[in-house]
Amino acid sequence: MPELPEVEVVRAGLEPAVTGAVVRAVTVLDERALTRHPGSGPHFEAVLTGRTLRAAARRGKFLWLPLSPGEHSLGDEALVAHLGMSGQILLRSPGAPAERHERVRLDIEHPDHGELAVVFADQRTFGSLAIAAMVATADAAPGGRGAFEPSIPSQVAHIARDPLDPAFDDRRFRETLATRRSAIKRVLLDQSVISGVGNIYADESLWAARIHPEALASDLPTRAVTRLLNEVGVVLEKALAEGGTSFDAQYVNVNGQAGYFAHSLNAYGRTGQPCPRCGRPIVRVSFMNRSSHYCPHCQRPRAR
DNA sequence: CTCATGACCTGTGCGC
DNA sequence: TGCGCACAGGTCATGA
Repeated sequence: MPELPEVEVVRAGLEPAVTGAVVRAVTVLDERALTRHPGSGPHFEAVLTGRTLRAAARRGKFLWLPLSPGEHSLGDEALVAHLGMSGQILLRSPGAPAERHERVRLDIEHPDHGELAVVFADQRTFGSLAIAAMVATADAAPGGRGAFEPSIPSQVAHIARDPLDPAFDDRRFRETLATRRSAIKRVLLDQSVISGVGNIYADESLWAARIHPEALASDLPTRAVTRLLNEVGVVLEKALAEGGTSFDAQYVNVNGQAGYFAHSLNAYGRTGQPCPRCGRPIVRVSFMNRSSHYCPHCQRPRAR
């Protein structure tokens, strides 16, 4: 479940279940789930076993669980997770049968809730788990939602803060846009500029702000940028409140349940259907090896 | 540095 | 019924 709202649903579901829990056992069923881990499957299992999970944090689409110190760790470390295109993190009963695309399982024990299985399942294997060192944040603010310390996993350090983060720097975002001579949608998808926005919410935010996805970022008037940043926040918050977007059973919370935001989409996936604002058909075009959906009437190339 | 493209995977649905 | 193709929520490496 890939974009910010879906990942936040997972983080929030994980938080009460894993905070304070001890990792009793780790099983790596498919090492492709560890492509970002600097070590083998057995190494991952050995390093993680016995550690206590201290929180559930997120920045953009990256999740991490800060870890208690390990035997050989030099500084703070975290278990980092990215769901890629099709990853899921599920909470199951101990000994629950393997999920169809299960890649890694943690057996944990929580002081209040007892034993639980944390299952990482991922059809397309673009997602991954890893153990990474924590490094200081550049702005000394907490690393992200659910993080209490001003640190971030090294693998996530290059990711910008997301628009739901109180420490998101609006001014810097505006300044960056002004220098980018490339399509605004490409910039919205650049996780080093603004994180958490993927293909669905980029299309939805641009539709709401009435900006053409291929309008040049540097050409956008100040008021268009203001509108866009506001709409990104509104769209992400609304999607989060509705449990995220689920087109199929792939995108679910930690209990396997789907979100409802698919019913609230105005542009994404609505090719040929009437624009909810003007009634003319939404079009789909190929862009960056994926799809853009927009209303050619409401979203003109030269934004106002 | 910025920008654009393709690689990495599995699965589903469509037209022929 | 079967086959090939297009497409799917993301990130990263590698060129120009």
